[in-house]
Amino acid sequence: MTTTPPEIVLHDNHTRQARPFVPLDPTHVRLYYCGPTVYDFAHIGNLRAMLCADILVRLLRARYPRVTFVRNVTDVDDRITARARANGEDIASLTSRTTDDFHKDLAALGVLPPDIEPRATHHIGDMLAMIGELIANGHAYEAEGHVLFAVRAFPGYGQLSGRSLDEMLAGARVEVAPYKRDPGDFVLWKPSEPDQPGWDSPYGRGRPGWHIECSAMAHRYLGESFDIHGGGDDLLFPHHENERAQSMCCFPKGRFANVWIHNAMLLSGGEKMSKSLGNFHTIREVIERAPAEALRLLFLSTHYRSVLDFTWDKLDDARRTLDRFYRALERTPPISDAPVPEAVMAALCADLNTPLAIAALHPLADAALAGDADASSALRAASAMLGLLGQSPDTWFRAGLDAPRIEALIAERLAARKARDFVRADAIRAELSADGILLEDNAGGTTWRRA
RNA sequence: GGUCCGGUGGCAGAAUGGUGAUGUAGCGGACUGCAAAUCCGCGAAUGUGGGUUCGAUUCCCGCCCGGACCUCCA
Repeated sequence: MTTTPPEIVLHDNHTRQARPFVPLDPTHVRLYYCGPTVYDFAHIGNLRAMLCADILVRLLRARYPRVTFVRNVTDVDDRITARARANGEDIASLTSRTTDDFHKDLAALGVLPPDIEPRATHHIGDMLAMIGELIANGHAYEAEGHVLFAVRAFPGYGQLSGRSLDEMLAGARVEVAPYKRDPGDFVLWKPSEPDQPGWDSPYGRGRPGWHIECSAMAHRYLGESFDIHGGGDDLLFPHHENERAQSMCCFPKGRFANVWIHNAMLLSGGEKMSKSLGNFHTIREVIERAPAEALRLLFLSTHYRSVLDFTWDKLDDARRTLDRFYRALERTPPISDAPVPEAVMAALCADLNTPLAIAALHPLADAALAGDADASSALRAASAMLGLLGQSPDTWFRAGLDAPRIEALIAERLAARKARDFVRADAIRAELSADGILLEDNAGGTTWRRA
C-alpha cells in the first residue's frame, strides 16, 4: 500500500499566496529564522515564532533528507547595552545568561534546537565585508561616521512588504536624521561612544545596524539563495525588507529567501502585551504556573497566521485537553511505532494547519480510551510530529507529588469505605483535594493524579 | 492619515461556490455511597447592506467593528 504523501503548501508572504513548496535543492532544504535579542527573559510572543518554526522544521525533516535550520542570537543591540548598564553587569555575562535562559525555556516547550545558532558578535567581519561591497557597488554611502543603505538605489525596495517608499514617507512619524540622503535610508554601521560596544572598521570604531547581521549570517550559512525565511509579522517591515534589500544588492545573482513566512502577533487578554498594561508574560512565568506542554498545545491550537489571544483560561483548557490525551495513552498504551496518520500529515502540509491536526487527535484519543491500541499508537505518533505527548502519562499526572503519603491516605480511605464510614472517606478526599490531588475510584481500585 | 489582515455557536477554533469539523462550556441520561473519569443524547454560529450565481459563510463592492505595520518588537 503506497499513498502519495500530500504536497507541502506554504503561504508565502512575499507573493501573498499559498504556494506548493519546491525546495531550491531537494537534497538540502535551508531556512533561516530571526532569533531573540538577548537582554531579558523571552516573552510568550517571542515563543510563537519559535514554535511556528519548530513545526515547519519538523515537517520538512519528515519529508526531506537534509534540512539546515539557522536561527541567530542577536547579542549586540542598544537595549543590551542599556540593560547591562542598569544591572551593573558586563555585556558578555548578560547575553550569555539570557541566551542560556532562552535555551532552557525553549527546551521546556519541546522546541528543537536549530542546526546552527550564530551570534551576531561572532560575525562582525562578515557584516563589514558586506558593507564594503555595498559601498563599492553604489548601494551604500558613508555620512558622519555612519554607513547607510541607499534605498532609492534598489528598485525592488518595498516589494516584500508591499509598500512604496512614497507611501511610507506620507505616513512617517519619525524625525529623519539630517545625514540621510533619503528618509528611508537605514543604518548599516554606526559609530560607538567609548562606553558602547564597538569594533574597528574602515569607518571608525562602531557597531552594526540591526538588519545587517541577519543578511551576513544567512549568507554565511545558507548561501546567496535559500528556501525559507521566517519570523513574526512585525519583522516584515522594516527588518525583513531591509535584509532582503542588502542581500540582493550585495549578491545580485542570488534571490535571498525564496519563501517568506510570517506568524501573526500574540495578544494577551485582548490587547497587545505591554508592561504598563500588566498583561506582559515571560515564558518562564507561564511555565512556572502551568505545564509547558499546555502552553505548546495552546499555541498550536490557533493557526500561525491568525492573531492568538493568550488568556489563563485557555491555558487551563489546553491542560485539560492534555489530561484527556494522556489518560487515553495510560488506559491503552501504544503497542508499536505507527506512521503519522494521514489526516494529521495532510493538515500540516496545508500551510501548517495545526488546529486541524489537533482536531484529528481527538477521535484517536476516543478510540484509545475505548481500548484500541492501534489508535493509541497513532495518537502517539501524531503527537510526536507536533512535539506533544512526549512524557509518560505517569509523569504527566503524578510527577513531583508525595506518592507514599498519598497512597497511605488512600489505604486509610479504603478501610473507611469498607466500614461504610463515608464521612471519614470524604474527609480524606477533601484533604488531598486541598493539596491539588484528585482521587478516582475505578473498578480496579483507587487511582490518583494532580487535579 | 497610509498599507495590510481579520470578524464563524456562550467561549475557543477549522473548512467550504451545494445539508458548517473539532474541542470546551451548558442541558438531559447511564455509571458512582458521593465524586472523578468515561459513555450516550440534546440544543446552539458564518458582523452588516448590496452585487454575481440555479445556489454565497465562501467570490466582488460599500459600511460597521477589531488588530498589525508605517525606521531597531516575534
